[in-house]
Amino acid sequence: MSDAPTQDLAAYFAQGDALEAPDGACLFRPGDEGRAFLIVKSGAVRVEQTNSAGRTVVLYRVEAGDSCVLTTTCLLSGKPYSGYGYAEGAVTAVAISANRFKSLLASDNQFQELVFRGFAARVGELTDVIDDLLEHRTDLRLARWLARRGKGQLRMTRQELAQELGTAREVASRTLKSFERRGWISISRGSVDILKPDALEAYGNAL
Amino acid sequence: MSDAPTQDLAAYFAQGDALEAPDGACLFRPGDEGRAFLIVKSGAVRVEQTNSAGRTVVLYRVEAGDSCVLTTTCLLSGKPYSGYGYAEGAVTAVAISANRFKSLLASDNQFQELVFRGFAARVGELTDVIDDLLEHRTDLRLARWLARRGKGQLRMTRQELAQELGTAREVASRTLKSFERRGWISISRGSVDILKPDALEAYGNAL
DNA sequence: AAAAACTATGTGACAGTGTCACTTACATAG
DNA sequence: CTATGTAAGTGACACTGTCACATAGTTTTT
Repeated sequence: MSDAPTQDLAAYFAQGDALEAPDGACLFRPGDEGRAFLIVKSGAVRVEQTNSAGRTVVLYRVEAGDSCVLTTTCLLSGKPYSGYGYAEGAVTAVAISANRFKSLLASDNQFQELVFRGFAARVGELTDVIDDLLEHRTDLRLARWLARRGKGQLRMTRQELAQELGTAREVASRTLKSFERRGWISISRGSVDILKPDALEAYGNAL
Repeated sequence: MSDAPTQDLAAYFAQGDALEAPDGACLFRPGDEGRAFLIVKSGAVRVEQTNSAGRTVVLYRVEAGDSCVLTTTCLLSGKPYSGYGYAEGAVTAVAISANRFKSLLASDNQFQELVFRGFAARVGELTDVIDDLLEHRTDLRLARWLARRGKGQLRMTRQELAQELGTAREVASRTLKSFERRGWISISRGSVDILKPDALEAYGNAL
């Protein structure tokens, strides 16, 4: 994925309009039309899906150099977005209009490759989310999620953590508490300190 | 989707090798390498995902004229398949080798469009599955699923029905029973007869 | 045709999730 | 220092997913 030389991207940055968004800004929401193809230059975009009942799950993050499948899907199918996109950190991106997108896609093989690679990577992440949602043991899912972050402090609320996994705040709360009792993490208002990622990893993958 | 003239496809049928599979055959399984791009000519391919615990959900079906994202993703990323593909009905398909796929993609805009359209459609289906899995009320999900089929008899076991939704056989069993008590369906070994799709629809979308 | 061997279903118990309706703690703007 | 809003904890409870079997249709074998 990251073997895409960032220099190559520079050529496309010139093809579109610069776009900036502050931390936390909403870049798109369900119902919006996909108007432009987005390539992220800095910061990240957190893409979430919320179902009719209001339950939310994080699908993936679009980091610098990546593009967003949902956006591409919307451009290609003409359907509106089905999820939300929020800026994480100050985001700078390049927006390439639908028309230019289509002509680049038809003429530039390298651009095509860029788009496809992004597509393939995201589809993989979507199937990972499905895999994870099929597992109903939230404690195992949370343990694995925390283990993946590795040792260190996470500044996020229980609510945000719950949304990463597509579960409820109360459940995240209870589960974190049980992990703290075991000494694997230390929690306080608005933050979780991961102390023993290995223990969490082992717990998350236990039979 | 179906506005893709099937005549256009005929041109690509000549580019690859014919492939046939009987009803129920397994076309690919997790770990297999994506060796060729597949376009389905007749029959359908049911694509499923099974997580480590063995719980399975149907991701989507690839019908005549469609291609499979998982396959495309594998070809493009070089990673093995993450799901299963089974023939539903006698399947005939055309397999286009990875090399020819890449050269067609680079040279033929219409082929590109075909691939992209397939991609966009499947991604939409994947996000639908995620949407559905976020809803934990299995009775509502099952009601909606049945309502979508419309009136008529379905020849499938509880186990198969459960896998469509990514739930357990016992749960599907119980829930079907409760629908039968309400007179919405009639069940027997290996089949479900949908009597009142409207009632199921209403129940499935109730607050 | 009767027995054996499958395959599909039904059941009751139980742990664990998700939801509700509040309560309790922090944090910060006046 | 109080008010006001945001974050987190709680106990009760319905519902799912799982287990361990009990049953009941189907096919194969003798």
